[in-house]
Amino acid sequence: MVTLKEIAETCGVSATTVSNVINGKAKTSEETRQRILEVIKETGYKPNIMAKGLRIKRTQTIALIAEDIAQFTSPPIIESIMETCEKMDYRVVVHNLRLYDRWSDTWYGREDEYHSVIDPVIKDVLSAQVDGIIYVAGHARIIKTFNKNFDLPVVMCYAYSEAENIPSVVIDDEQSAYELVSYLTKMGHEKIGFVGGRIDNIHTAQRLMGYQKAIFEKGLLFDPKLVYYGDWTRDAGYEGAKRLVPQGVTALFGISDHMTGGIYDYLYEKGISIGKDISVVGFDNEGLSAFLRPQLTTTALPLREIGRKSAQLLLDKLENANGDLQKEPSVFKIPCQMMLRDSVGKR
Amino acid sequence: MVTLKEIAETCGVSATTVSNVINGKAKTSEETRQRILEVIKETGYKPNIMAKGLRIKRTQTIALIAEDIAQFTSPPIIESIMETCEKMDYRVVVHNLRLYDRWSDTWYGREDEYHSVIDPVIKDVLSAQVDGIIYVAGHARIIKTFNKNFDLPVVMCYAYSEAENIPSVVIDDEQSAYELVSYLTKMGHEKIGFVGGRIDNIHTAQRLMGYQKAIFEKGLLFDPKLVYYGDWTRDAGYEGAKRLVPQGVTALFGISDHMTGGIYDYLYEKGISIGKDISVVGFDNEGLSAFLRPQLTTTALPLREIGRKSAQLLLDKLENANGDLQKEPSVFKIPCQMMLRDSVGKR
DNA sequence: TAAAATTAGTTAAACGATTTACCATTCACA
DNA sequence: TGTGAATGGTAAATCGTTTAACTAATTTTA
Repeated sequence: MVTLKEIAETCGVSATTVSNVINGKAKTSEETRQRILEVIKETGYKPNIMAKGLRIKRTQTIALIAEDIAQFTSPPIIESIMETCEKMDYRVVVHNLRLYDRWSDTWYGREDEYHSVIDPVIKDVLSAQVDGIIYVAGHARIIKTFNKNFDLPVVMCYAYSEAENIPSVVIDDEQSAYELVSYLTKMGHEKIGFVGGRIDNIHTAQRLMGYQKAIFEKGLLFDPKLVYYGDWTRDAGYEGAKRLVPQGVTALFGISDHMTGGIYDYLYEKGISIGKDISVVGFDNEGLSAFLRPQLTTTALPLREIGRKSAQLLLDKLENANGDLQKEPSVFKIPCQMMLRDSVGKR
Repeated sequence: MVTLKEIAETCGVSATTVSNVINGKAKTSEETRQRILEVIKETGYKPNIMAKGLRIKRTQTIALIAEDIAQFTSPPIIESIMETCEKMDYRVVVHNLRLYDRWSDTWYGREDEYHSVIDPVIKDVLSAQVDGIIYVAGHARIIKTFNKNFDLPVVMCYAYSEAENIPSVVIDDEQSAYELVSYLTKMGHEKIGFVGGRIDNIHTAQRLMGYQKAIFEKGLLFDPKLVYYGDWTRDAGYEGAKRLVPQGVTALFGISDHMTGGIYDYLYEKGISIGKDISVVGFDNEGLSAFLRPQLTTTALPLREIGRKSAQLLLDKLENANGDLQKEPSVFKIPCQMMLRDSVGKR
């Protein structure tokens, strides 16, 4: 491994000058600058991150704490965070909480037990000497843990933070649901069922807001009887369809593709033609939803964008430690992308 | 952050002594040892990994290169690797290749393009100054990339290596298939269909060996017509059942739960009772297979064990650099765990 | 009892970067 | 022509550990 000193020697300059060229700190004549740059390229020199870290008291490492890396939302988020960080020469160490069971939408343990899981992890992360933390949640909700007394920069990804100094990056649930339901009303649907998650779930609440906004905008009345609250499972989707279809809806909005699979199950069972007799839209554009026939009109979660934005926020904070970033909004809502396919027909 | 020097000062000894106590290098009187240990505990002192790394020329970091972290096999493997490494105070940086599409069992690009993806990643990994590499494949097969000219310790996880100096940790396909099929023959089945992946796939080949071994051991004849080669998809499972069931098999061995889902689809369609008319076994114990009814008898991939073993091999190599580990076998086969459920009946 | 060996430490030099303080030149301007 | 500023550098200290080389005191051995 070639060192800074060696670069300096072959260039006939001091180590300081080489360091200055690399970091653009002080003025250097263009001639020596080019010479040094060339030798660096030739030798493939990379600064020793340990030496650099020791001196500047930063590790160039960020911790990524994920509630469950196995969840379908996590890999794209994690990937894009890693890509963004690597581009800026930061490394990412991942910690997996394994807190969440995606098959049943349940948390291992209660809220107080949640802290007994996460606190040691945070202690570990801190003692591991990282420059910042990105917390990747399994679902949007409010996370309270990080307003404790420590001063590392934190970014919440796919979740809201209670603390004002912690920015969060989330999807724009309301706007996305609004677009989806507006599309249905534009296609002539006036009685649209809403198959949601639990009533206290933030996604459910915000998507319902978007649903209502689209309904009102069309001059229709909001009928609470057309809203079903389930638990994100496929069975709940089935149950939702079973409740709402007999009420004469002409379209159903399943707020996750997974639940919408259950809606499909019910409609198949009853011999109701999807996209013809009843229109269906989903949410997530989950990989599995590719298996549904007719192909599901849904909206794609901007997972990679969420990851990238989160990483950028954190890196910005770390690089320019100047305080004028405080004025930025602390919640960033990233829009989803509607995917028009075959499950919606004209009324 | 408290430093070693400060610990030394409050204990009235030199920094060397404290360092020796921490690393157990030289003899220290029990009295001072205890005093130092106590102060360390009180202050919550942790060595600065940058300073340590700079001095001992190791980063206490290993790189984990995964072909696809979104694949169902990856998260448990990655988790257990991280847990094992963190216990030994190593950090793990993950690199995702996104090379493999799990829905279609296809690789992005051809073999030569594979190298164009992985070579820059390896260059990156190396320049990032890690102590070792664990390569986590998406499927067992022979990986040729790592016998190039670099001297970092490497462990292959869930894949075989061509190079002798690179140990690999894989599942024991043959033994596991043997156990599964032996169970079927013990239940009285004599005409057992084999629904496999592609003929050149290592998993398929080895599981077929286990199948044959169980058949021979029972004194039965191996009938090549009872073997179907597909491509790991659910559709291929369906197709396999469609081909083999008319030949009068009384049991089917689907070599992945995903494919076995297709077998279920066919049997449902034909009104054949699973576990009564025809017995079925799968392979993987994939999460999704929990949805199958009747519940599928299958064998669980020892993913966490694979991960742990891989990490341990690498850490052993890093910690005791003495050469007598060379004599160990270079391929470690981890047994699977059979899960007896309801899809197999007596003949 | 003198020499050798053991015990329990110490001092100072690394490791490879960054940064502070300093030093020649050269240039501009009055 | 002398002064001040700008230009293009350098030397040495520093970050927090580990480690090689050394030492003083005590114990063992012949």
